[in-house]
This record gives sequence, structure tokens and C-alpha cells, in this order.
Amino acid sequence: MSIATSEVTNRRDPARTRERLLMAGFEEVYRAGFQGCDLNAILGKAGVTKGALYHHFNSKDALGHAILEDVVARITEQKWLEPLRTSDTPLDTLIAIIEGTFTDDEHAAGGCPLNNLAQEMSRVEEGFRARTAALFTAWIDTVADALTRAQAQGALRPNIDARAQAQFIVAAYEGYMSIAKSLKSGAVLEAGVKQMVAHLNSLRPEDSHG
Amino acid sequence: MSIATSEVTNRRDPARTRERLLMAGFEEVYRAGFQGCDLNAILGKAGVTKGALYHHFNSKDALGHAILEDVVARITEQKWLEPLRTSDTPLDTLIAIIEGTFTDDEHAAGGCPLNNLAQEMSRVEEGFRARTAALFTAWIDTVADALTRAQAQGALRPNIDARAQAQFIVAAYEGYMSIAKSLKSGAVLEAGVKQMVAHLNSLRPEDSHG
DNA sequence: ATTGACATACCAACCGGTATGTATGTTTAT
DNA sequence: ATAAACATACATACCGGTTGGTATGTCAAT
Repeated sequence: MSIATSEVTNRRDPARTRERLLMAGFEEVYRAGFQGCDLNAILGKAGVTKGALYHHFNSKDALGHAILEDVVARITEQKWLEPLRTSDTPLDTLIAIIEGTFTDDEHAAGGCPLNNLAQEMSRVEEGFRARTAALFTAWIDTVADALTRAQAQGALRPNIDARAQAQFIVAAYEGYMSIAKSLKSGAVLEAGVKQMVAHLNSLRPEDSHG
Repeated sequence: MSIATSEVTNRRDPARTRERLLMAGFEEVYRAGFQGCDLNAILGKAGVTKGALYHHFNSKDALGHAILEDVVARITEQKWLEPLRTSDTPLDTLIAIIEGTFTDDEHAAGGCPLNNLAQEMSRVEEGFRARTAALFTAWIDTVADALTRAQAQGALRPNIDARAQAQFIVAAYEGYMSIAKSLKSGAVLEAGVKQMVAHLNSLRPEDSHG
């Protein structure tokens, strides 16, 4: 065995190459949409050639699928799913996540990466639709679980439908993101955060919300 | 003046030609997205040639802009703006509009034409962004006006922020449409309608909503 | 007869995809 | 241990179909 087992950046580093393609692809897709983005632009940004791309992915669609499964899923996992799953104060964590939304115009204009791809590609290619649907479902499920746990703790009224509320929260969140993107308005996002947090607080058992 | 002033379908009928291009364009854009749709497919569906298209519009983008300004704006006007403006029971009308949403899987999978274009094109081309933003703004404004009028009638609690609630409703509506599109689920839309109506009813002054 | 309203034919560039070559590991037989 | 044999991981060059756009011709209306 030589010294160079890992950590070192060999000229041959398939994992790194694949990761660079995914990140560059994500950024370009986020900018121009999937159909609107250019493979050569992705290659330029990633610093690899078309041969490398088509070694790791056998079509542009396959790259898009991988971007959803790896990059977008990872972002969702880090920002929403993981914190919610590990929290023992789920409702507070949920509110904190929502309040953690970046509300500058720059971020607003970008929109939600998941929703961007879902809206553009769902009717165009089934692979995209299935993958975005899986991510939405996992997202809603995890929020619903968190709300159910909050209910078990007595932090949430027992008569509310956790699943319906989870759908409501995710829908409202994506809706605000959509409108804010079109209006290039971080202010819309701020108002949305306030509104959603107020709504969640109104679901607490003994509350003062007049 | 001859008899043939209007109504008759002359072989030369620029207004009709333009309208056919807009309708065919709308349908193709609704199916495949703007960047994904094919001009020749639009021409085939409209039954006109490329010469006719480029006589009425000087680019594909210009056609897209006209689809937003004419077709999408008209749909929004008919379903939301006009009923809300003319109603003397604005809150009930708003609820009726929401409940009038088609909740079959077919419609769900199509999504909202306005949101489809907004999400796909806002970052790609400024003309699309500006036009979708104008439509969202008009939509929210009209809902806000309706809520304010409901407030003046005493049909809505005086302490609520009409504009914030209008944004909330439109955002939630578009969010549900987005998720339902990805999930191809009319059931999601049904749940959304129920949730939004319940929310609106909770804004009434003296109410029983436990 | 001149302008608007199209039709037809065609172009040219972009871009996803491929064919092919090559350098770098990895295994296997001796 | 080592070399052959093979597989992986790219690089380069190029193809060809798609598609937005144009140039030109023709017909109708005033």
C-alpha cells in the first residue's frame, strides 16, 4: 500500500469529479432552469470535460435527476428534516426553521430550488416529477411527524389535523417563495414568515393571540 | 361600407389569426413550458404558418409576453378579479372562488398557468418576470380590496391586516397548486381548499370555529 | 398600386450526444 | 514481483438534428 490512500487530490478522483458536476449543475439549473441551462456552461464551471460528464451520467436528464436526489435532497435534509427529526421541541424548531429563511431580495429572486424544478419539469419528464414528488412527500411527512410529536407533548391542540397543517405550512412556504421570486421581493418573504409563525402559534393550546 | 364589417370570417382575419396563435401558444406553453415548447407545434395547432407568427410577434419571447398579457391575464380576471370587484359579499365570493377550484388529478397535474411561467421564466428573462409580477400584484391587490370591503361591512374582524391576509391566501393557493402539480394529486387541492376556507372563516367576527 | 397579411422555403447556430483516443489504476496469472 | 490483461476515468473532436429566425413571394383589401 502506498501512502496515497485518500484525502490527497489525485488526478483521478471520480467522487470529486462527480461532486463538482453536481454542484456546477445545481448552480446553472438554479440560474437558467433545466431546459434553459447549457451543458457546456456546467462543464466550464465544474472544470471538467464532456467525456467526464457522460462517464458519470448517461444523459442530461440523468444529471438533473442526480441533482435532485443528491444536492436538493441534501439541502432539504439539512434545513428541514434533520432538525425536525432530532428536536425535542418540534414546534419551536419548526418556527425557528421558518424564521431562518433568508429574506433578502437576492435570495427571494432565486426561489426554492425544489419548487423551481418541480414547476418547470413535472409535466415535461416523469423522472423529474417522481423525484420532486418524493421530496415534497418526505418534507410534508417529517413536518407532520413533528407536529404529531408536539401534540403528544401537549404543545399543540389535540384536535388539529397534523397532516393537514403540515401540508398547509409547506404549501404556504412554497407559495410565498414563488410570489417573492416573481416580485424579487424579500419583503414578501418577511411578511410570509411572520404570517406562518403567527399561524403556528395560534395552534398552541392555551394562548394569547388577539 | 360593405356588409362585411365584422362577425364574418374572411380569409384575411388578423384578429382571429392572432387569437389562434395566442390560444395554441398558451396550450403548448402550459404543456411543455416556455423554453420546452416548440414553435412549429404551436403553428400546427393554430393552423397558421411561421410567416403569420412573425408578422404578429417579432420573437418567441414576444409571443410569450402576449400570452401572459392577454390569455393568462384574462383567465385571472374572469376567475378572481371580476367576481371580487363586483361582489357585495366579498368574503363569501372569495370562498366561492376558492371552492370553485377544479380538484381532479388532471387539473392538478397542470398547475397554475401563471405560476408555471413565473417559476420557469422569472430569472431567465426580465420581460416574463415583470409581467408575472404585475399579475400577482393585481391579484393580491384585488383580494386585499375585497377583504377591506368585507371589513367595512363588519364581515371580517377589524384588527386583521387585509393586505397580509390577501398575500397569505394567494401564497397558500399557489403553494397548494404547486405541490398538487408535482404529486399529480387532486386530493391535495381538495385539502387545500378546505384548509383555506377554514382559515378565512376563522377571520369572521363572531364565530364558532372549534 | 400600395400596404398589410399572410405562405413557402430556407438558413444558421446552438447544443445534446457520440465516437474515439488515452492515461491511470486494478486485478490476475505465472 | 511483475507483466499482461482489463477496467475505470477521463479528454478531444465532431456530428447532426432541432429550432428560432429570416428572406422572399403572393394574395387580398383599400
